[in-house]
Amino acid sequence: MSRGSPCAAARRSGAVACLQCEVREISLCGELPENDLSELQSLVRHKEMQPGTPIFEEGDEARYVYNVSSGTIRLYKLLPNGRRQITGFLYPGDFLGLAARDIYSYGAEAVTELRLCQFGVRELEGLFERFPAMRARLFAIAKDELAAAQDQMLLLGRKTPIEKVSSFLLRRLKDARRFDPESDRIFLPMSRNDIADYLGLTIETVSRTFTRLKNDGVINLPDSHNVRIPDDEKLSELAEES
Amino acid sequence: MSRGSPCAAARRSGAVACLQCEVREISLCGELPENDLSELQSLVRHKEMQPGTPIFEEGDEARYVYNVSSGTIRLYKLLPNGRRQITGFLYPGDFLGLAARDIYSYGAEAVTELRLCQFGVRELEGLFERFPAMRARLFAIAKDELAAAQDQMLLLGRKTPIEKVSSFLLRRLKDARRFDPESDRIFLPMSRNDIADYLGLTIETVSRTFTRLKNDGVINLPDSHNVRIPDDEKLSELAEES
DNA sequence: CGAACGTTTGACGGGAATCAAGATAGGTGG
DNA sequence: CCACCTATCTTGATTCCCGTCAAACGTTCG
Repeated sequence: MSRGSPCAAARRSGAVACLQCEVREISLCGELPENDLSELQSLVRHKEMQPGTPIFEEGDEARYVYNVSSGTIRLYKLLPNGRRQITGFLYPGDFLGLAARDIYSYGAEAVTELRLCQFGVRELEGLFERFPAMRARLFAIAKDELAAAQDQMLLLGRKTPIEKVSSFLLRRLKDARRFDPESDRIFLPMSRNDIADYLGLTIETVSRTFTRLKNDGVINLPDSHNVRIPDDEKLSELAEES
Repeated sequence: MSRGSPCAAARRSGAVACLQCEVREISLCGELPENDLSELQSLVRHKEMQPGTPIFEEGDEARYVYNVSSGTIRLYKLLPNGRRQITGFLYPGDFLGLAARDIYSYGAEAVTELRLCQFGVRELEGLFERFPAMRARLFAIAKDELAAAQDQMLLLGRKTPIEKVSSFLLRRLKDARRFDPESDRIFLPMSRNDIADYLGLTIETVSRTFTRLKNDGVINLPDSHNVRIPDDEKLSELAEES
């Protein structure tokens, strides 16, 4: 491995300086004062990867945490016979790497082309000592994830296929509207298989449910990864959201 | 309300001093040095309640956190039409009350007679400032809960009824063995209905599955709340645990 | 053009939910 | 102490939805 200047290394990997980072404000890094961003910069390592690439696997020692710069990640758990449950999808700005007892309890893979910021947990701990607000933010992230996990348990245990798919689309729509409040379109970077493993269904049931929503006029499907939602009220009813 | 001395108040409510607390070591309070237990003592408020009593409801402002002294709690979420998903059971020593955005995202009820220690979140925050180890411990608890939630998602989305019930019994057996490593008996304080809502099944399917496990010799059922497990190997296979 | 992959659609069957009826246990009052 | 009532659990019968198996369709890429 050649060792150039950090700056050159960053340029080589297509890295963006933290100050210019598009997702900084919505990520953990947004908690750090701009003046101290250089501290982050010296800790971060930029990663780029292709669809399907594993980031880490269940059981791995949890040495790093990550922030998603661009692209989509799936988190998953496996049963011995190969059945898979996707426990979550991550999008730009999302944090990755919380682990109990320093062992990842889930695997993580790139769904799309992906850009990540990698931090060593030890080094980050040093930063937390000096900037307690970052630790507080991470704790808040953990609590948000826990609430999301509980929502997903409700979905998996007690919702029908229609309700599951509607809930999934509605969540994606709400995410899209954080950036564009007028948006009625969502892009689904993941396959039907991924959606099925996320919702506790089979790929066929997912496909049929999309078709049914389309035929009922609740959604448009320009193609299998793009959805237009003309009437989010109707979708909300179908999702059984309170 | 008459205001006696704190000591008298504690005696009236059957409270135990923190120093004598049986579950202190395995709970968040175990992180505080014995010498400083008086700090806790001045913050804590003891609660006792009967089966079925609500502790708080989804949507309530999260002003308090709790530790379970004795008894069992169910955490749950509801759908508008009344369907219920139990997201977890809590036992002595367990912590209760993590909340995103200071709103409980789930309800909590007593399953059995219950004794709780209640802490105001504001006051506890003050304690955390002086004893950072407690905050770290709470973060560790949050990460454990998140890992448990992911396990439960795998169970709800991808396991069969036999696997679900076996996994549930196996977990309870492992819990029992933390206190008595030789134990082959578990006590289930909750109803079949609670188990069904925890595992994403109907009460009838839970009952049939218990019966089937009994007929197959995997468990004994002295009565519906007591289970003996002669062969935990077999149960482990059925649970599809790795 | 054809191979490979992902998605959709169709036919079918199994298994859990639903509907319904008993069995068991716990509690109350006569 | 027992009859009665209620709640919980178990068991049985039936239904129907989703999973399974299979094939067709469409898109991408070599």
